[in-house]
Amino acid sequence: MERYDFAAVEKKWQDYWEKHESFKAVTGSPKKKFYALVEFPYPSGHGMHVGHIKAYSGLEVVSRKRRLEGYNVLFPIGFDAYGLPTENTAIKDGIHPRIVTDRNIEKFTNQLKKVGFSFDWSRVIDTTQENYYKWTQWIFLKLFENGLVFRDKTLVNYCPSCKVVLSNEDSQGGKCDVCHSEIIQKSKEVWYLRITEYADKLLEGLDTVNYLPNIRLQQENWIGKSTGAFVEFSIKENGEKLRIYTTRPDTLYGVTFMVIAPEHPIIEKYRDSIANIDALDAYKAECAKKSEFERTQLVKDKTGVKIDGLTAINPINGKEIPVYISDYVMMGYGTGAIMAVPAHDTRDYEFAKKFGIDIIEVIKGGDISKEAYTGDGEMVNSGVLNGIDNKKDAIEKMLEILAEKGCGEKGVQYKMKDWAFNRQRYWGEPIPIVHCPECGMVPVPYDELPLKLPPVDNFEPGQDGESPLAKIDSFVNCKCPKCGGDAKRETDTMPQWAGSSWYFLRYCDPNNDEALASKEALEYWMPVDWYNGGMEHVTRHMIYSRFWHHFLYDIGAVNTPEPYAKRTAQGLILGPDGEKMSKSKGNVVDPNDVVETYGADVLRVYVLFMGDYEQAAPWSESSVKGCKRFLDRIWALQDKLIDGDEYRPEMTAAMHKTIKKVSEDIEAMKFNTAIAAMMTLLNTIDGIGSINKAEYKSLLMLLNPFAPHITEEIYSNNFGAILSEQPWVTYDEALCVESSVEVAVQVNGKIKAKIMIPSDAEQPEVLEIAKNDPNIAGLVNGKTIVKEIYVKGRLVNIVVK
RNA sequence: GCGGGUGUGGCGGAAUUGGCAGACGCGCCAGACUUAGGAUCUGGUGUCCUCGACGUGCAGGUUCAAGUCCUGUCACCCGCACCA
Repeated sequence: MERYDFAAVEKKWQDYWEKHESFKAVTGSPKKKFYALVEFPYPSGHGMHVGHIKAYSGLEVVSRKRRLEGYNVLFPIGFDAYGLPTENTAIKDGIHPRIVTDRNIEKFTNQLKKVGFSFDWSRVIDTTQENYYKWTQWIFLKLFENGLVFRDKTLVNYCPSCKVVLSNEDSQGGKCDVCHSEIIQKSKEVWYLRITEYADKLLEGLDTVNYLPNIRLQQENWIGKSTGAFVEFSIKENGEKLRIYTTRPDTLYGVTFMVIAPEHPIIEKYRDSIANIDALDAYKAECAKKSEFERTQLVKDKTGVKIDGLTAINPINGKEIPVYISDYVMMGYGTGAIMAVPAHDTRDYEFAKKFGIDIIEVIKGGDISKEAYTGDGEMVNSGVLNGIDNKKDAIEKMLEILAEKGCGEKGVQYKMKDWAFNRQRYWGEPIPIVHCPECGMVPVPYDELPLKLPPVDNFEPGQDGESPLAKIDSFVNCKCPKCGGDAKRETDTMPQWAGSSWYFLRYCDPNNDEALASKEALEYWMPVDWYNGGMEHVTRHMIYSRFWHHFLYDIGAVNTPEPYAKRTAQGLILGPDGEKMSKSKGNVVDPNDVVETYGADVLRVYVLFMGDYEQAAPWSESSVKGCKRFLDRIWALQDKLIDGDEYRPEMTAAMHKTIKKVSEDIEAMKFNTAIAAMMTLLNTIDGIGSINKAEYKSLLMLLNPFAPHITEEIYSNNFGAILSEQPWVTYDEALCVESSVEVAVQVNGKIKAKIMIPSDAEQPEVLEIAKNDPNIAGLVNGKTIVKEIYVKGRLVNIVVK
């Protein structure tokens, strides 16, 4: 047999698939549908990363297997092409982002095709195309219409380097998601989507889907629902009500002070009656200088200032208590004010110690002279609550009392905040809103969509965080759609997550001009059966897109509340040095190089064989060669091919076992062990020295989803048919067992011998054989046998005294 | 600090969920074929060693039997982070 010419063969089959549209999904087919989704790439100028290959290879294998099993598979790909890196390249090189994007998409397309992914290329989408973002804008208008869009001037996350406002999700860790600069807080009026309105639905929806447990948990934590109570404290000096949120209303008798955020409006309202207003202003100014990051990260000591002129009254016992400002209370969570219970809250305890405030124990069980006690226990010093010995009952009782007094009620809070939904940049979807001096914010009429991004020469953002679009008079100046008067267009664009929040719907019907997708297509394909992607998207894209989908469900635009029935995540590929791949470390592996040196099949097999799919693993060039060797040996089997349309007796169990193992492992995403099983089978075959037709056909079928080119080539060369048109191989559970098996024989738990027994032998027979073994007889004879254990097909243990 | 995860040969990783630890691959060693090998093939390869002892981060425990279960502890990774 000649050496395997992977370059020629891979090209040949890629052309074949393209010509025959082998992977085209047919909407409405009577076959059972399977919708496999991978996260579409952002087409950066660097081209594909081996991480993309791993991310797509998982469901690629599943999709190919499903097609062989007779499913109608939708496995689409597209490009999430709006975003800052492209715009930054455009600015730097003086090329229009449209051209940069098209160039990058072409590059990605070529690379993806060279790897032989079985995407349905007839459904490719590009979020920056007018016929796509028309519908992104349409969804925005629907959100607007339904009161889920608002503008607000508050402190926002701002990246001074990118000159944009970022959402909470894009500012995780206090760093800009795009350029990793330190985020600062800035007061600015921006657009928000009321995602918090959907917090409960997003939380409850998790019960109806099958996400990996850690994915689910991260979403739950991000949404961060807490239940507690709102309580109103009166201010002695002016009768004002100071509203707080607490999860521990049961500890109300233990309140010895209150803390409000430095920005709390009550200070402004009563600044004239506060004696030490200068000190408060100074403290506030100091806090404003710190970034959110410093304010939370670098906590060494509690700081704060007592407000001289505001005294609160505890509604439960009428006690007068001091009010402080401190930066450990945030304006952005709850009401920006807390009741402090130093005996039972660690932060309040630290603060009280530092400022010499009373600490009153209301729950027994700890030693409050040493530290705050946050556990459960019997209530003390708490009036009518005394004697109640658990938190739940105490909270309930307290809520009753508060309700009677009319100064408190049950409440719910979320960590998740509303979605800051705009960027002061050019390369994004224009927000289809007109500002009219008469009518206020007026949506662009649906029949005027898409609101096109105007051509410009200068994409630089303005100095004070103004969008480049603001400089284009012909875009900005318009007529109000409502009253016809002079008006101005909104000039901010949508954030990069907009387009990806609904792209999986568009794949169902990518060219529809009447709707984001036809009802029939959505009915047929949705929900996505299996979605795989990166962990980094769990608290961004996955939250956003679920929110949009729930909303679209509520307005009847889609047929299920949840978009994704199942979600998994792949682990990173690290550099050969075990570090995260990055250009600055110079440890980046280019998939192109691997394809050119070893072939696409080798790359595909390697990224799945390198380790547990869900775990990070370092790249190893020599292990890549091992995969090359494996495929070359599969090729070389053609020299050992003999006749035979059924598995030979000595191969039967091995074949059935391998088919079972590979079939099951693919479903469980245990691709590494699936490949190992095929390697083991290959070793068995090489040991025998020959393979018959039936065996070869099955082995090629098992390997086909992983290495489609080489398997197709061997199959068509030897069997004159197209492998991917054959049905997936099946196995018979009963034939998976060998006729005889080796079991270990232990005496007192130590292995002393190994014996061959018929695999269906029962315990007495096996023990008989074991005791007659020369190595065992000597150890057992003349001793008292205390216990005899036989684990079927595994081992025998004889306990003697 | 809270939440989650991981810890197994020289390396990546397996282990039917309590049943022969180290599958499979890499690397390494030896041999074969070669002018040559960073190609291919064959054999070997956890550690210490003479027999048989020790081995899954560490220390205990349960069990006929523990990588797997329990208690404690250490290290590293990821996520959130003064969330009231």
